[in-house]
Amino acid sequence: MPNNEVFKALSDPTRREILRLLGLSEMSAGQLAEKFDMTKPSMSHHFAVLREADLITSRREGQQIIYSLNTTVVQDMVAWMMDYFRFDRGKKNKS
Amino acid sequence: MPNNEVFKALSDPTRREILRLLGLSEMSAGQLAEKFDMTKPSMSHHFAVLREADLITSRREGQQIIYSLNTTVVQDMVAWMMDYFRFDRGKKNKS
DNA sequence: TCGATATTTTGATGGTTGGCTAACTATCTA
DNA sequence: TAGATAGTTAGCCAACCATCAAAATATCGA
Repeated sequence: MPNNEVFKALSDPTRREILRLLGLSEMSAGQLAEKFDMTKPSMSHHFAVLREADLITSRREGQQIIYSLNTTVVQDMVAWMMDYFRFDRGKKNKS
Repeated sequence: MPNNEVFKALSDPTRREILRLLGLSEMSAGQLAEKFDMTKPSMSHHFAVLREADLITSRREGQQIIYSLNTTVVQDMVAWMMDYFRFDRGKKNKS
């Protein structure tokens, strides 16, 4: 079950957009920051929230930090939601 | 596209549990409130947030207010999320 | 109409969040 | 080693959020 931090992380539109962009391709912190009308420290804060929720991963590449979407966690979250709210997408015993 | 209120509504564990319970069966405000260690006014506030996000609907039945899950909205939200985060729905099995 | 029951609204309070600037850390290049 | 570049951390503040108690609203039954 996804922890509360995942939902908290998703509750901000900036962070959802970051995730969407990372779904297209991984990107450096700077490249991401360019796409938003927000200071780099503010963006960095959002990255931290997403990292804390394990929704993204990061690695250093020289001077840059490259962020990637943790597709497994997002996918599990969506799948879990479907169960939680009892969507019979195939039917599958929950009990 | 789900508006921000839907995600905000989902970001609280109490509200997610309310939605889950309403996925099992509709319930009165009082019945729902009994299931949580929280005052009725607090619960009422959560109902309002969920109603505002259109995640639940309500109707009066005598002295009681009956709440129901708006399955369409929740379902749309999950479907939209899968698109947004680029999940290939071709592969259905997660476990 | 009165009193009980069910629920919401109001108003206060303490905690959380999202944004900023300034300062700091890490890496590269010369 | 110094200077430039890429990001993060620290400190602050206004706005928002979850909760409660008290008061208000709505309905029912006598």
